[in-house]
Amino acid sequence: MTLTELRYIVAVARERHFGRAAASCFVSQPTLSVAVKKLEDELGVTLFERSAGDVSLTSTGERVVEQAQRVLEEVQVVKQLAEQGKDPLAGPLRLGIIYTISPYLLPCLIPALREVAPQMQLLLEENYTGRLAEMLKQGEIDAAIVAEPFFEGGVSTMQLYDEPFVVATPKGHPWEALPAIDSSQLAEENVLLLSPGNCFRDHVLQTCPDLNRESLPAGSLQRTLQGSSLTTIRHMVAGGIGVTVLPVTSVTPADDALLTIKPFSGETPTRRVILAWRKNFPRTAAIEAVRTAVLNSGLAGVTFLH
Amino acid sequence: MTLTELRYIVAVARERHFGRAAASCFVSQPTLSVAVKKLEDELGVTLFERSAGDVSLTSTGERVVEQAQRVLEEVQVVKQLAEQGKDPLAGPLRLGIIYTISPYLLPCLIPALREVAPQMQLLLEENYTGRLAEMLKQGEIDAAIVAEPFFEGGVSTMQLYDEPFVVATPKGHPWEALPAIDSSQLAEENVLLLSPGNCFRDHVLQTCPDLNRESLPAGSLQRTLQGSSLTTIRHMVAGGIGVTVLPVTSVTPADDALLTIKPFSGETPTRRVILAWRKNFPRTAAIEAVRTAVLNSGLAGVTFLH
DNA sequence: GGCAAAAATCGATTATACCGAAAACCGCCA
DNA sequence: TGGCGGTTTTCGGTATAATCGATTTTTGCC
Repeated sequence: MTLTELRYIVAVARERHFGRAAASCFVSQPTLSVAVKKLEDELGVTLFERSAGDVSLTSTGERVVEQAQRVLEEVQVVKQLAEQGKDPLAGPLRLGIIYTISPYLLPCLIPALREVAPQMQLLLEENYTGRLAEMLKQGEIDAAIVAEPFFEGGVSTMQLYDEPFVVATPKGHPWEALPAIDSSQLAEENVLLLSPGNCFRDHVLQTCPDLNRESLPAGSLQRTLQGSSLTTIRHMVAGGIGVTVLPVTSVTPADDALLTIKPFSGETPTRRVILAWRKNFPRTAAIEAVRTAVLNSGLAGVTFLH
Repeated sequence: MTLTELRYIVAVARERHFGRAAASCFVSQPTLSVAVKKLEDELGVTLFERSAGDVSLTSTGERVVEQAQRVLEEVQVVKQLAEQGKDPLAGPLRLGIIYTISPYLLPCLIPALREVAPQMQLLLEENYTGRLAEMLKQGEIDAAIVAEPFFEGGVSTMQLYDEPFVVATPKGHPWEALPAIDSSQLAEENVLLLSPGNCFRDHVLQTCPDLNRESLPAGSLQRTLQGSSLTTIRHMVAGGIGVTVLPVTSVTPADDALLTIKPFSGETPTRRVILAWRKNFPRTAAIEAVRTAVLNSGLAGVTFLH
C-alpha cells in the first residue's frame, strides 16, 4: 500500500470516473487503473464496481476510501509540522549559562536577542560548567555560554568575548591608595573564593597560584565559601572579611558605595567567554543569532571577539 | 513522502540507532539511511541529530515522528477495514423482493439462508419490479428476487423456480364441482386484479387475454383494486365479490376455510422467479448463497430450476 | 450488429528502491 | 597526533516498480 494508491482511490471515489480521477491526479488513466487494481489485490477486496456508465463504491470501498482520506489528512499534518519546524529560529532554544555570567549578561542579552530573532524563545539553564557540558551532550540543552577552558567531544565552540578581572576591597582598605594591584599581592590578603565547581574559582586560582599553596596563613579566611554567589562574596568583602577578584561585568554602579574596585597591574587576568553547542545541532541559525545578540549586547568592560 | 519512509523514521526514533532500525525494518542500513535523508530533504527539516554515540531527535523530529506513527496507525485501520470486508458473505446484502413473492418466500428463505451463510445479514426491500430494477441500477440494492420478464442492462440474472398459478373462488361457487378451470373461463367471472405496477397483474392478464378486452360486462367488479395485496384480494374473493388467480405459494392452509383453490386445466400458467444482481456486484458468493438458500427453502408447489 | 465511451491490458521506457562495498566521520585512547 | 571501533554516508550496479502511449476488451445503447 502506498500513499499514491490511497490518493488514487480517493480521487476515483470523488470523481466516480477513472479517466477524470487520473486527470485530477496528473497521471494517465492506465497508471491509475493499474494502481487501483494493485491496491484492491493487496487488500483482497473490491473497492469499486466498474461499469461503462459509472463507477460506484462497494460498501467496503466506502469505508476504505473514507479511512484513506483520514490517512491523507494525517499525512498533511506531518507536512505542516515539518513546515512549522522549518524556521531554525522558531522553536525554543535551550541555552545554558554558568552562574558567574548569567546574572550580568542576560539583562543585556535578552533585549539584543529580541532584536535579532524576535520569534525565538529562550529556555535558560543556570549551572556549573561541568553540568552544562553534560546536559549539552545529553541533548538536555542546545547551547551554552561558558568560559574557557572548555573541551568536549561532539561540541563546537565559538569565541564571544574576553572579560578582564578586577580586585574588590572593602572601603578604607590600604590598597585604596594604589592605582592598580599586582596579582602577587593577593597572597597577602584573605581572598574570598567561590565554591569548587565554579569555573571562576579556578580562574582566580590560576591568576594567582600562590593562593593555592598548601601552607596558608594560620586562621586565614582565605577559604572557599560553599554555595556562595559573587553577590554574597561582594557583601562579605564590603563587610571587611577580605578581598576578592571579580569578573568586570559583575561590577555594578551600586557597588561604588560598598567596595573599592581596582584593576590589575601588569597583564590583566581575563577569562574568555565562549558559546558552545552540539556539533550536530541543526539550527545553526539559532546559534548565530545568539552570537550576534551577545556582540550587540553592549556588555560593558569586555573585549568582543568577532 | 512514502509510508516506507515514515516507517523508517519511526523505527529510528524507537531504536535510536540507524543500524538496529534498519534491521528491524528488514532493510540494509544504507537503504534506511538514504530514505531518512530523502524524507528530511523533502520536509526541509532535520529530524535526527546523528553522532557516533547515539541518535537523538530534534524537537521537530519528535513531533513529526509522533505524527508519522499516527499515520501508520490509520493505515492499519485501512487494512483492518479491508480485512473485515474480505468475506463476501460478511457484509449485509441488500435484497429486493417483489410484493407478491416476499411474504410467502421469506419465511422459508430466511432460515435456509441462515443455514448457508449464518454471518450474512439481509436488508430487505419490498417493492414493484420496476422500482427494484431502478434501485438495482442505482446501487440502492445489491440483488432482487423478481419474476420474468426482467431485462435490464448491466444486470445478470439466474433462474430460481417456476411457480404455477391457481384459481381461487368463494366457497359454494359453481366451479367447485369442476376438477380444474380453463383460463378461458375466467372471462365469464369478475376477476379481481392487483393494481397496475404489480407484475403479477400482468402475468394474470397475459394468462387470460380476454380479461384485457375493452368491453367489460356492465357493472363489472373486474377492475383493479388500487393498493390491494394478494391477501386483501383473497378476503374479497372469500366475501363473494368475484374470483381471482393466485401464485401457488401464496396459498396457505388457512385459506381452506374461506376459499376453494382449483388448478388450471390444460397448460398451467406459471411465472418464472429469478434472482437478479448488478453484473459488477463483486460479492458473487453472496449471490450464490441466496440462490442456494432459495433452492433449499422447501417452498411448496414450485419447480426449482437448478 | 455497429458505435461510442470507458476501463483493462500490453510493451517499452524511466524512475526508484535496494544492496554490498567502500569511504567518511567521530569519539576515544594511547 | 595517529590508529581504532563503531556509525553513518556515499557510490555503482541491479532488480523492481511506476508510468506512459497504444491497443484491446467490455458494455451500454441505438
